[in-house]
Amino acid sequence: MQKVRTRIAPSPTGDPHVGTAYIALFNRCFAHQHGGEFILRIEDTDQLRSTAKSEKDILDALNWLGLSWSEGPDIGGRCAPYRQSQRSALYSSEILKLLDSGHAFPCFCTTDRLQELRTRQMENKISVGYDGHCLTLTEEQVAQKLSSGVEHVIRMRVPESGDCVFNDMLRGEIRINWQQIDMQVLIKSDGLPTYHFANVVDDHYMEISHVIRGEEWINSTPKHLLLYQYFGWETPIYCHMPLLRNTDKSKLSKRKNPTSIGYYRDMGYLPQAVVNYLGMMGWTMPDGSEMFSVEEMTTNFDLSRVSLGGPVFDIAKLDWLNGKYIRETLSDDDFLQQFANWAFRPDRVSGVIPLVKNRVERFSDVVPLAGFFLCGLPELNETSFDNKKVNMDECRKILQLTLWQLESLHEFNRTAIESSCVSIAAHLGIKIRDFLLPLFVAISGKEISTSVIDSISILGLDITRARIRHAINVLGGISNKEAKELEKDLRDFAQKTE
RNA sequence: GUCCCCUUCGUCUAGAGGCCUAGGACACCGGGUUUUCAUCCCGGCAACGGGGGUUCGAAACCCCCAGGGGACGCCA
Repeated sequence: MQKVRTRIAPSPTGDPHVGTAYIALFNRCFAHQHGGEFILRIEDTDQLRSTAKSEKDILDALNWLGLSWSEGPDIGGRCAPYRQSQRSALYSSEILKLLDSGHAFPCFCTTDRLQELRTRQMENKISVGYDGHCLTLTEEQVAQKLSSGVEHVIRMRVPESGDCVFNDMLRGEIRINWQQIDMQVLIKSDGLPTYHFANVVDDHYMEISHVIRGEEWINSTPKHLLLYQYFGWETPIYCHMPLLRNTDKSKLSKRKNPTSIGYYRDMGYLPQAVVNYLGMMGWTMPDGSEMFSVEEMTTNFDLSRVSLGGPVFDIAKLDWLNGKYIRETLSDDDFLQQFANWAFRPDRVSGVIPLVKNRVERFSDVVPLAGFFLCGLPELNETSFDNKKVNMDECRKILQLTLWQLESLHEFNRTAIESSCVSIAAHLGIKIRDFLLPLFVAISGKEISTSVIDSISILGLDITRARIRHAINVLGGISNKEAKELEKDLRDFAQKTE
């Protein structure tokens, strides 16, 4: 049997997600258990959304959890580079092979035409996909369009009938009719590959033997297998893991749950506990023990023992486990040191001190004033929000709109936060001072504290989101109907400010 | 709408035809320890989605139904 090589291939387009860590954990355990290698590849072919910061955050988060890799963009390796944006020459040469063999073809259709096509297909209740329009062009027409530089993409051909049958390590045989498979775009008009193309090319050249990924990929597996077949490459073995879920069973999302690994770090969870908890999602130790390290999990790992029901990510059980780790695995010295490292992170403290120094007369004033920087969720009840200036409905509205606005910021800093608040306040016709009242309470638990804008920028989006959401819940929550109205409001507002 | 995947206590799960009167853990409820609280200990509540088969025997195997989820982008 060939050497086992697995990978995690995150896209640096947002916060480091617990789902990424979850899949990384299982890939790593499987590879190491078989004496193989686990590698990290960055899939940054989406130029618009990929950022260097997100990449760094993802690497930091995986390292924090102890999910180290043996090859990756930060440490190199024999299949370097490990960042897709640095591999475009490879994709360009590989696509020529498919173009030459006729397995791929240029497509000149506009986004508008495709959108209209999709709408029509939905209305006619038939399966949605490209209609092959550009396959009807003659060679001359294609050559003419190409030479005159008409913007185009490259799509793959797909069999018109029959089934694609493949084997999933956990689910057995899966059969999907080719008619369900779209003529996937392989190269975008910006010349960069799509996920499907880059992923297959890289997995091949990086000698990935087992593709362990989320269930959401099952339906696109036929596209990937077809590419392997077109290239004449050996296919990896596929394993589709269940998806982590919200309490309502939908796919885990940040709207409903804290999904950023940074949140768990900032809330003071131990990385061992978080990764242990992820290991309990869909998997158990053979002896049923619930407290185990990545090493113990690796030793006892058996991918076929993964259960397929989508596990609900239940923070109550994580809390219990984390408490157990603190009580049972940390000496007093460990506790002191780790708590101090957590509480006095240099990047954070340097922001807090200037806010606090001018407002205290004794050191003993510091904790009452700024203790909220170290708290999880402040203790709140409805009366916390009582004041003469803004009523409870307005409070909820302010909090929700601010949260959405903060989530849409490209850079999470003081200036950006301030201008968000100022503009929403103006939009609502509320004086900025009154507007900030509910935010003060949501963030600090009090009406009087250090500047709320600075506090938000220091606490970061993960903790801010949790606190604002907590405050909204205390105020009775927001119904779907209200949320829709507010979203509309936000859109109108966004248009006005553009 | 089309296709795909899934289904054991509220939640995470054990379960590979008889060890199942379905086990463990979290949560919850009760009791004990503790000057309080927490920890810790003891106890309790609570599930095989429904219907058909196969079999001497089904939570487990097969079929149908229902429910849940996912995919259907020049995102990944």
